[in-house]
Amino acid sequence: MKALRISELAQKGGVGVETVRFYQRKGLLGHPGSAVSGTRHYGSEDVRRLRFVKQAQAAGFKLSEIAELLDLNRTDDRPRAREMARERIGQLDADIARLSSARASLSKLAEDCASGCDGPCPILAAFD
Amino acid sequence: MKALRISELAQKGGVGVETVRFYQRKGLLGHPGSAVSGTRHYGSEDVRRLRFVKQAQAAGFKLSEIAELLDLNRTDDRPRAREMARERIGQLDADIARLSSARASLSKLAEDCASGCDGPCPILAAFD
DNA sequence: ATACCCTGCGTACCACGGTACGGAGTCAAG
DNA sequence: CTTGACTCCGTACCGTGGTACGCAGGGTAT
Repeated sequence: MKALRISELAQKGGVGVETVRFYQRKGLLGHPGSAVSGTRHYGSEDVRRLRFVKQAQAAGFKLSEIAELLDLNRTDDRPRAREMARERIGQLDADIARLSSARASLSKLAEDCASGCDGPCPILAAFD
Repeated sequence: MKALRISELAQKGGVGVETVRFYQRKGLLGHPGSAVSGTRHYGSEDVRRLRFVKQAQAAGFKLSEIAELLDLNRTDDRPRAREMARERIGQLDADIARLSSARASLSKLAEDCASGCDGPCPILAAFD
């Protein structure tokens, strides 16, 4: 396990040095035991953890949920993992529905505004 | 134009008193001219403005953008309103695509996890 | 050895949309 | 006249995901 410095770990994870430290503060990455010298070492385990965080983040989990997922990863609690996935999917569906609705109404307003040239602007009138 | 107190205005707009004051600070609602007494009065114009904010917010605009929309409402600048609507639709499309992608991958993982009962949990393994 | 970079650490700050609190003034009812 | 509800105003704080900065020490190249 070759020793990495924080900047190398950050680079391998595609994040900044400050972000690694931020994750450490949030308990997502765990502070490595203090080495005798000021500089601490990170290994492939830390790189895996960091990539796990980025992957889970891409799936829409927030950092506090990712902390729980990391814990499940230790205990291999599949039922809980499925439950969290279901919850997250439900939230994603709700978010998508909300945005789609906003998009549809806004799209219609923009269309009306472009076609009709009389009266007040439909976009502004819709909110008024 | 019957005079309203801040709590009545807030109630008509479906927000809290603190939120009205927050919008005033953000320039979305404009402080009414100081009355002689400490208590200030609000009218139907303020109610319209507050409702405009909530409507525009539902369409996915952020407060800073709504401030601009309110300004367009004064000047009736339709081209700019259409431009903002287009920009907002583009952003909504990007957001919807991102969430849909997250939903699809997570949905597949949950399915795999429910069907296959051997090996490590696919949900957790996907991030690992 | 001296300059320069990187390290850990703590703290403050950013956007975003609010929420909460404390002090002082005002107003109407009892 | 006192009580209680309401108002104004400023300021600080919440969660979310970071970013930035300054300090003191250690590592490395010239």
